[in-house]
Amino acid sequence: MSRVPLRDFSHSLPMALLRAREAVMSRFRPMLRAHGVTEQQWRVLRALEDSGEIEISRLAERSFILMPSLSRILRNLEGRNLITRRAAAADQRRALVAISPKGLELVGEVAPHSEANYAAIAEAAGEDNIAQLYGLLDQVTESLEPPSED
Amino acid sequence: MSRVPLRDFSHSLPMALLRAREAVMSRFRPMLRAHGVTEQQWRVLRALEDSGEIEISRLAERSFILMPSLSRILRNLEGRNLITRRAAAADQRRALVAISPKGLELVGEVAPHSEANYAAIAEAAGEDNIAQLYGLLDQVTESLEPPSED
DNA sequence: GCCGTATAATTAACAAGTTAAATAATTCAG
DNA sequence: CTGAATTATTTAACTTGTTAATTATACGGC
Repeated sequence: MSRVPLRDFSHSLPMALLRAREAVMSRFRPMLRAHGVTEQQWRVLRALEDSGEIEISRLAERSFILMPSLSRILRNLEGRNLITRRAAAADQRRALVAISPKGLELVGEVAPHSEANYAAIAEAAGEDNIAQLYGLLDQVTESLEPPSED
Repeated sequence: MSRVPLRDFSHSLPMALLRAREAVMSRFRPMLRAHGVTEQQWRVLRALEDSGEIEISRLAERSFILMPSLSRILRNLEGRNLITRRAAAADQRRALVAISPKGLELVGEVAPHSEANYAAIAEAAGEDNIAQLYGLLDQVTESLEPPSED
């Protein structure tokens, strides 16, 4: 009588999300790799281009990368002169990072390919399916996130 | 003239999928951790319970873990006697793994918590939203996966 | 000004993701 | 039957994810 020992393995939500993400990212990674950046490094550069100079903590929120990972990524990007960093004048604990001219150049090279990929994905999956998926993802994500403190 | 330099950073599909997955998994990880298994180790044990003795390659497909990662995970699980492994009689290259009694015991302990979490998630997000999300994810994933060879 | 506490960022330690290379067993052409 | 090509798995090397601990600076009360 309605045993359901464990949710059928192939139908767990985390797995479905993982598979979908992988289906999308597998179309991006080779291209990013060809330009010498990882998925996460690309996320950071894009976020920096978007935000301008920004505190590392805020960058972590925006790029959805945890601080320890971000710390390593920034070390790497700084070493390649793709970003710059300085301490905030008012508070020496805070670090401000920004994308460098060289970083902007890289983004400029990669962006067209990225856009082309997005377009191909949108066509393959259907614009409205994608739009609907965004909406549903946002809704579910929001309903699961702990009630924000403020 | 319709600049659209790059898709608004906060609205990329990979990010939305990542955020949603994180929203779900953050409700599981502490519980799994308390029982001494990682998310991926749990996936493997669940898959093994589901499949019975199985070839490693097939397990990789089912659990959606790449072979190099799976190789390490199985070494760990075997070291803890949560699984058993043997070479296939017909083909010595192939390895067969199965969940052990101790592994089954662990699954038995964790499963109720896992189910409770799923129930809580389904309630928080809405059963039909979840169902709709599944459908959409499957659809989009399928449409993006490279046309299967056969 | 000094001390305890809070905050920003990094480091540490281990597990896993990703790509390429290496190992080992099997298959198949000749 | 032998050796080249194939297949299954592991190892290597590097990057990132995850949790906890550490470092360095700032703040608040006294």
